This record gives sequence, C-alpha cells and structure tokens, in this order.
Amino acid sequence: MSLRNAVMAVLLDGEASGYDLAKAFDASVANFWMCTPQQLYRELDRMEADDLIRARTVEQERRPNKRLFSLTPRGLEALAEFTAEPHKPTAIRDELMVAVMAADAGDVEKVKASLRERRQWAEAKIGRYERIKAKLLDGRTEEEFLTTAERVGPYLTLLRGLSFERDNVRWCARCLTVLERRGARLDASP
Amino acid sequence: MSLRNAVMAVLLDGEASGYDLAKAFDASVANFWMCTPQQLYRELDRMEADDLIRARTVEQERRPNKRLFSLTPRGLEALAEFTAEPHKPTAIRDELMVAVMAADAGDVEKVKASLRERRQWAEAKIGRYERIKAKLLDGRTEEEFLTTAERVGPYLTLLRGLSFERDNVRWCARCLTVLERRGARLDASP
DNA sequence: CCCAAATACTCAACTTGTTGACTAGGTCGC
DNA sequence: GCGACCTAGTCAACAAGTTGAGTATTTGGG
Repeated sequence: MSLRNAVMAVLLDGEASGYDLAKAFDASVANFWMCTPQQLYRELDRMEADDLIRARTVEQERRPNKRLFSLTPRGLEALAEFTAEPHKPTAIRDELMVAVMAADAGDVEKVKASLRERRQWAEAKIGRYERIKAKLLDGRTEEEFLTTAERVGPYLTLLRGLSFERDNVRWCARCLTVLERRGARLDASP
Repeated sequence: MSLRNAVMAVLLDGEASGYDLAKAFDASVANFWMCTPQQLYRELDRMEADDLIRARTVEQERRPNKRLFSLTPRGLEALAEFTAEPHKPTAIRDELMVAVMAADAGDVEKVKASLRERRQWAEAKIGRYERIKAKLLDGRTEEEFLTTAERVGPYLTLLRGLSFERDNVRWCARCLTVLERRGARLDASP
C-alpha cells in the first residue's frame, strides 16, 4: 500500500515509464524501498485506476510502445497527505546479519567470504552514490545547492544511503577482524 | 522461508517460548529482522513439523501452559548450512525516507515532526542497546570479551544495530537543520 | 555474423506478511 | 477494587511480495 508513495516521490521529477521507474528504484530509491519490476507494474495499474497517475502511451517506431506516467493533481495531493501522516518504523531484513549472529555455530570461513562480498558491494554502491551526488550538486557546493535547489529531498535521502553504506563497510571490516582473530585463537588454544 | 534461520539463531542461546522469541526479536533481532508474533507462531509450528526444533510443554500453575522450543540436531545442521550459503542483499523499507524524499512537495512541518520522533526513538534504542551491550560484556573489556566469550555473533550484530541508530540520529538532525534553514529562506525571499 | 544485453513489459502460482479480534488468568498501581 | 498492562498464545481473512517464465525488438561488442 505504500509502494505507491515511493513511486509518486520519484514521479515528482517528471514523467517516467515503468522501466525508468524500475531503474530509478534500483539506483537510488533502493536505500529505503526495494521492489521488483513486477510489483511496480502491478502497482502502476492500480494507481492509474485510482487516478493518482496518468499514462500517456508513446508509440515507438522500432520498439514496443511504452507508457509514460505522470502525477495527477490527485496524486500530488495524496503524496502531500502521506508526508503529513505518521510513519511506520523502519523494516529491515538482512540475511547476512542472521548469518553473523549464528556464525559461532556455523561455517565461519563462508560467513567471512559473505562479509567480504558485502563490503565490496557496499563500496561499489558508495561509488555510484557519489556520482549521483556530484550530478545533483552540478558544480555547486553543498551550501549553495541546499539554498538554491528546488528540491532537497532526493539529496537528503542520498546522504542517508551514503552513510548507511559507509557504515556497512566499516562493520564488515570489523566483523572480519574479529572473526579472523578468533579463528587464530581457536586454532592455537585447544 | 528465512525467518526460521533468525529463529534458530536466537535458539542457540537456549530454550525459549514463542513469547520469549517475540521479545528477543523486539529487543535485539529487530535491527536486521522484523516480524510480528503471528508470523513467529506460524513459523514455529512449521519448524516443529520439519524437525528443526522440538517443543517441550511446560504446565504452569497459575498461567496458561507454555511450549519451550529448542534446536534439534537437524536444526543446528540446517542453521550451519544457512551460514554457508550466499545471502540476499539487505531489504529495507522506510516510510520516513519516502516522506523526506517527497518533503519538497509535502507538509514540511509534519515531516520535521516525524524526523524528531524518529530521532527520539533512535536515541531510546541506543540506550537499550547500550544496556544489552553492558550485560553481554559483563564487566569485561571488549578485548577480553572477544577472546573469551563462547559466542561473538550476537555482539557483532548488536554493534551494527548501535551504529545504525547513531547514524539515524545524525541523519535526522541533519535533515532537520536543512529543512529549518530552507523554511527560513522560503519565508523571507518570495 | 552471432550472442548478449537493453528496452518494455505481462502472466500465473506461490509464499510471506499484516490486521484485527479473541481467550484467559495474573499482577501492579492508584 | 478496578482498569490497564503482562504472559502466552490462537484464528481467519486479506494484502503484499517473490519467483520464474515468456514476448518481442534493437543496439553494441567481439
């Protein structure tokens, strides 16, 4: 029921196709709202039925037609109402953390491998976010940007994504150190 | 399908009732795996059917009977296998971040109120985590704990929860400052 | 020249997660 | 001594999310 708000928040930047939205979600919304393309398409149909978005079919010569969605006045209103409501606490699901919690009774080497992989992923994500950030700032300093830009929302959420991933990197490194040292100790003592 | 792994990770600490598990989830597992009591009870029945856990009914004099669950050898094995598998990327859902992204087109004052509330929540959580941490360390330094304790998994995940919430507090504060300044500017200039 | 990847989706089946109400006794504070 | 909250769950109905496959065309790399 709440995916729609995330979709509308992206549509504030203007028309987009389902496919565009899927990419936008992948690129930057994924920090705080994950979804599969299937969910998106299904939700878009419902939102159109509820008059929150309107679709404009664009016939393309050498490609399948696409539908470009944009916010209706009702949609904009619904989004504004959503921002005013109280929000549910963050819901997280992280299998790696479950594995770390159970690492003492599991395959420590494999958990370490997963931690290394996660760290790499997080580093790659930081790179992408930095690029998006540079694009948003567009040469301005943060100070300039924050006072002159029309929208600051996407920038603020991007900052959260960045610090989340930086924290991830640090945590993975910490876990690896601890598990490494323990491995050494357990090999030596018993 | 993966809630069961989180349940088994908690059961490594020993027998627990469905209710105990619900509390444990609320207190510390909630950082990386959220679930409702209903989900838990349903999953516990299935896990018992799959011989991953065993239930021992304890008759209580002045209370309804309770069932205490513990890991079976199969459950322990399944958990170890899980730790060795590759893990899905983190799935997050955070309505507040959606609201912040859409704040420019929404009710900025209400979003600020939500940010303040979230910050308070995060601060309260930090307090609880610090208390759990102190209990785990039990007077030892971190160094001592990490080399002497039987399990380090719960400690490591606790650290992640702590830094996540500290980051939350910082981010909320940052958003509030930015939205405050913008409010001032928008009131003054047009 | 062929294969892979990108564009732009759709469908069906299945598994999970959410909501709200209900049972039932006990204890704690005002 | 009454109402609220705690223990310890259960049930049903519904909403949401996941998985896997399928369609059809075009662009780009080796």
